[in-house]
Amino acid sequence: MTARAARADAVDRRRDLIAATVRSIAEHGFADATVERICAAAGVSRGLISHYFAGKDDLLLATYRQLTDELGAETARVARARGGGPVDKLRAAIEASFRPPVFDFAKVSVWVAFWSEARTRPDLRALNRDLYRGYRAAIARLMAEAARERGIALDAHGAAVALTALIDGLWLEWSLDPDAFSPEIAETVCLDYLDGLFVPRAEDDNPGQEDASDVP
Amino acid sequence: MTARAARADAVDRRRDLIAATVRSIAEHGFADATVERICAAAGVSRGLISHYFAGKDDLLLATYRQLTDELGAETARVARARGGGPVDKLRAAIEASFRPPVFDFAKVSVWVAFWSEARTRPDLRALNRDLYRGYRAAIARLMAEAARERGIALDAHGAAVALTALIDGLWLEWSLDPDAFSPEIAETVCLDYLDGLFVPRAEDDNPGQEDASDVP
DNA sequence: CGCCTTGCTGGACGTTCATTCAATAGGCTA
DNA sequence: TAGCCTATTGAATGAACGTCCAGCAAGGCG
Repeated sequence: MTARAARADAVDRRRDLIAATVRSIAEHGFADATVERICAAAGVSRGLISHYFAGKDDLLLATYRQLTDELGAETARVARARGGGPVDKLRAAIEASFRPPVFDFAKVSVWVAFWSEARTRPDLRALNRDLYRGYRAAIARLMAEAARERGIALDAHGAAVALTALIDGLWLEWSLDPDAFSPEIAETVCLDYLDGLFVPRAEDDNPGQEDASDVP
Repeated sequence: MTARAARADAVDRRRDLIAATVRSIAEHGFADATVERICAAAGVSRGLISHYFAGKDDLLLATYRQLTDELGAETARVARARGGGPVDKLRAAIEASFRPPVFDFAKVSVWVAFWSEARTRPDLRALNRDLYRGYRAAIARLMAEAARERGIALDAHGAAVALTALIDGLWLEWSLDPDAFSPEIAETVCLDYLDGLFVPRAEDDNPGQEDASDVP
């Protein structure tokens, strides 16, 4: 009946299975991304998963790890390529969050699915916590540096929390209703928030926030 | 062995089962919130679910509907009680989002779980879409009104998208790592964002955004 | 050319889950 | 108090899933 899948290199096959996992979760949801469906999407049979992963959980963990690695690498790459000051780097990070290859409907959908799953699965939870603490710390460092440059009082930690949450919230809501707003609006909204932090105010120089350490 | 559950009124028993569903999802996650666990948390036996709901899916839908109803009713109540201008109402909505009874660890966790589930379940998806479109439209109306009062140019739709996403993103990240930031910081960050929209700028009165209709 | 390592297959197995339904018991009415 | 109504129970049922493993075939090496 079905053609037997051609032999493949171990690293290629792993990548195929991870990509198939992303597609399956995005299309059918986390619970209905069964081993059967994932392997069918990868064009191989059910049993092959045991040859490349310890089990389904291991495949899911590897999938999440690839997403986090890709996000981290891409934002670091873009920020480094941009050069310029801290605000330029922050703008680059925002733009990377709403453009390919990071911003992709299937990938964003999988992020949402993993967020939900990470609430109760300890391994995903730990992975997610480390990722976000590092991400927020990096953002906060840039925020503090930018505020120092411009002589503006700013709660760098709070601003980092807000920017991260804003990006994630936009990902979340866009994945649930892509017609509600465009990726361009999402990006603009984040850039405007960033600008608003560093534009001097007319009446008051100190908007009631204090400087804080940038690492929790 | 186990004591037989006392007879209860239909509306009470339904409420108990919904509350038990919230607790079970918050503690064990969506996938592991089985009928067995939910009914045990409610203090009744497995079979009883069929007497009050068409099935597990119906119970889950009812649970989500109660969350949305409670959120809508509470924000409307608080905004009405506050009185004042549109900015005061917006501040009230923000405060309600990070204080009891809406802001509760179990409830926020269930929101996250349902977001993920709503991506692929049509009934939840439609419910969620309607809720958010209405919520964003209401926020956008208040934003537009506030901007008109103060003679400030503002993309009301974009600001509503941003505020909604900011709140949801903070809920999401707080549920995944409650130690990363406090609810007070979350609330402050949202209020600061709101203030930033309406504080006149020093250099430029028009930050490059256009007025837009408040309903998509 | 033929063996042999290894990627690959899919039926079988055990587990878990939602649902069903006949039996049971609590409480209200007559 | 007797009897009926119905909320409640829990064993039975069947479906779906992840994992296992014995066998198959493709490509490389001798």
